[in-house]
Amino acid sequence: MRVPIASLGPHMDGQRVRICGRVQRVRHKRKIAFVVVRDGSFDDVQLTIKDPELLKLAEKLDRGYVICAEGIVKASKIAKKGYEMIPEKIEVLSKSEVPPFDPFVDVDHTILAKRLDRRVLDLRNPRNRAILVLKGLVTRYMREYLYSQGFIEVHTPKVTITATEGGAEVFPVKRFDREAYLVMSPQLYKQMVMATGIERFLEVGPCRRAEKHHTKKHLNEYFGLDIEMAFATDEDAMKLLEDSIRYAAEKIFEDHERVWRVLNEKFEPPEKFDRITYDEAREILKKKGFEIPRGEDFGADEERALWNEINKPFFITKRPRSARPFYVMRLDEDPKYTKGFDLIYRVELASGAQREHRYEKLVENIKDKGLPLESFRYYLEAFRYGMPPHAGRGLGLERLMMGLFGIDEVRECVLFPRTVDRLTP
RNA sequence: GCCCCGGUGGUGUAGCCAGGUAGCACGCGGGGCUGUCACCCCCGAGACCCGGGUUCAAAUCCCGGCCGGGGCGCCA
Repeated sequence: MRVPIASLGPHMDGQRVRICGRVQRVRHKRKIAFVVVRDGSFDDVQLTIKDPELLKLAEKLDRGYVICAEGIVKASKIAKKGYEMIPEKIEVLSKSEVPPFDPFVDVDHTILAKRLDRRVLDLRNPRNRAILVLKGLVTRYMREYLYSQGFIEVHTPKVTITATEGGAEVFPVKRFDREAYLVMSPQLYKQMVMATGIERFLEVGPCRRAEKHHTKKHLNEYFGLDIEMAFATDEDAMKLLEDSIRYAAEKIFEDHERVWRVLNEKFEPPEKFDRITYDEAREILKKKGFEIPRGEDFGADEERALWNEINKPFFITKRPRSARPFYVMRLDEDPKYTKGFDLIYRVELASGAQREHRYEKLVENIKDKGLPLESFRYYLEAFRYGMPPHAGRGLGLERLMMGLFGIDEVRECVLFPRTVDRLTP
């Protein structure tokens, strides 16, 4: 039976095993050959071949070949890892052409665009694959935490007729004979769910934005981990966000060391998040030479400056009205400010709010923003028959990866990224 | 949407400013090698994005196109 390569070790000296994986490197001499095989367990093993028959076969092996090998594990002082495998049988399951670059050697000095053109090869590099594996694990543990808090999972539609929520542009699509749009976020549907009697739910799904960004932190298609909960405030949403992220980080830290070490040896779960208000953030920035007029949002330089100053994840609360969408609740005592917040963790990776659940105020807000009431008709109707107060947040999974593991390129956090000019692979 | 920068074998680059034989490393093909581990050694093939202009001569200077990279705005 096949065993993971990561399970091998000197302690298995003398045992017979079968491994399957991909040839990472072949080194042969006339009478001895070394074949390094790697599998999905984030480890490799050296097959040492002296048998004349296998030697003949080994000469035909090349990088990329998919093989299985059966043989004896042998503790060895000469082998770098302290053990190696002496195969008795090697089967070739699939051959490989010469790849355009070697994912084990060239990836570090091949520009990202070329790596993304051959993404499957690129992902053979353990570090690059580890990002995706960890992204899956982060998603799993975030869900796990939310489930433990009584959340269920729902799925909102990804095509709609609402051209904008304000903010980003959307992609038009042809829907039979009608014009429709890919949804930029589940926001409107999330709030409508709050009128159904479902009180706490999450959704993991794609968000599409038609913005021609050229930055290290923007995608035209990203995955959002959204939640919405009834009878809750912005404070509740922030606490849940912090608790779920820290839970996921701690689980990964404890249970998946082999994977995170491949990506970032210095990975540590974050300490407790800070909280500052928008106005406090402006004060900090002022001391660092950035004058931000009240009501204006922070730019990239300001965000970086705040991160460098605080140097751990922090919420910015009480965002000004002008920089928030219509569905965010204003403070009754000072309508210039809202119950909206952002989470900064190296980059801005989540934003949320207590929402406006009062029909009249919501209508007023939409008008204030200059948006067409008509295209929100279906949304607004949900607020006319009893809507509990509610709060929620959207979180960019790719950006969470950037924050947690110190990745500075968002495209590395997606299987097949969709950016301005990239529709393939 | 605005602003910068770039395009040399399969990959990464040198050469460009100051025009004159396109160099290097890895990879690839052939050969050698009993302990390698980005193995090593010998031999070989392989490239100036496209079009126009200037010039005795263009990878190099100029113009246009195409393609790519980066920063900002906005956001997650």
